[in-house]
Amino acid sequence: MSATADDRPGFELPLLLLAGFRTLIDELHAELARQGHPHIRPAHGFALQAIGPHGASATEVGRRLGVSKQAAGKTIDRLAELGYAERADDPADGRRKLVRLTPRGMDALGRSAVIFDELRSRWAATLGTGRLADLEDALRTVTGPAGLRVDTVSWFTS
Amino acid sequence: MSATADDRPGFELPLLLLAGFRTLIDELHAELARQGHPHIRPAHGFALQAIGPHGASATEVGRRLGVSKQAAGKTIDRLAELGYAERADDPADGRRKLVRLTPRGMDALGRSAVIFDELRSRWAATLGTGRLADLEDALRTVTGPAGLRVDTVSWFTS
DNA sequence: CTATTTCGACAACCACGTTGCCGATTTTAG
DNA sequence: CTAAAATCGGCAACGTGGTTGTCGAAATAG
Repeated sequence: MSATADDRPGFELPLLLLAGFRTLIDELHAELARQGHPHIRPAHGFALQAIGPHGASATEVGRRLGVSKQAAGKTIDRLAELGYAERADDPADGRRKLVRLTPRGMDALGRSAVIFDELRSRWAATLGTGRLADLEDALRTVTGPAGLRVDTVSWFTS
Repeated sequence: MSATADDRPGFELPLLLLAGFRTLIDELHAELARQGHPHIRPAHGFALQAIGPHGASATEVGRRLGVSKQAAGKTIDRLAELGYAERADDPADGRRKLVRLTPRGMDALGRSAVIFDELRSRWAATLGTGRLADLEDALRTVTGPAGLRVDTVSWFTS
């Protein structure tokens, strides 16, 4: 018996991880839609996170998301159209435009955090608290410090 | 202490799942590149899987990937350009064009399966065989039968 | 004061998704 | 057998989000 004496095919692992991610994100957005945010989409959530409660410059948002400043600018345009973000002149730097969340954007961000906690609790109830914690620990182990980065949104189409 | 007495914030869970997926897919494509397939990209791998060893019609590929037949047609165009797939007239149905993998496409598909097995073995060595199996079982539990679907590629930008 | 760097925007382009439409062909109904 | 309906694949137009290159304006280094 080798260390790999296991009949599970390797290709299932990525599919299960992706399905888990998708399940959470789908449920998040279904709940957000119920709570008054029907137009927000997964990529927008990551952008809201990148802007953060304190605001950021477009370049900074791009850096956090791992995309060019131009791409960040387009996403910010989109969020502004939807009423989640707004641009303001930076009084301290005439080149910068400070991107800030609107109250609606703050609301979406806060609700997302609450919903994610609820979803995790539901998983914990299904799997058992220790099992879920072990799943998280295991993923942290194999992904290393990259496990919590947010710049993973658009890498797929790289 | 409630059933959710756990200080881990819920938002980390999706990030860890995505990071795990990304880690595997990145390593797969790095290895594929080393083995003579430098131009293949994640979305192409899913499409190769959807075509399968026996070939399929463009409409069928679209159905398997959960996209329109036009989108499937474009992806097939791309795979044909790269030398991984080809179209042939279906002798039994004049409307259909049978999409088949070229030998190069078959090679990529076979190597992907081998590499995924190797990557899973590496995770098993790091985490322990039972722990990895439990991780997979846990994900199967929370995702249900959707856990192994392939139509999850482009849902993100939905 | 001048040179360099940085920021944000514009333009052009690519990848990949969508709908709507179409001709060709097969299938089904009468 | 023929006429109507359904299916297949491709074309066109468009949306979204990514890229690079360029540019003027503003901050910073010398």
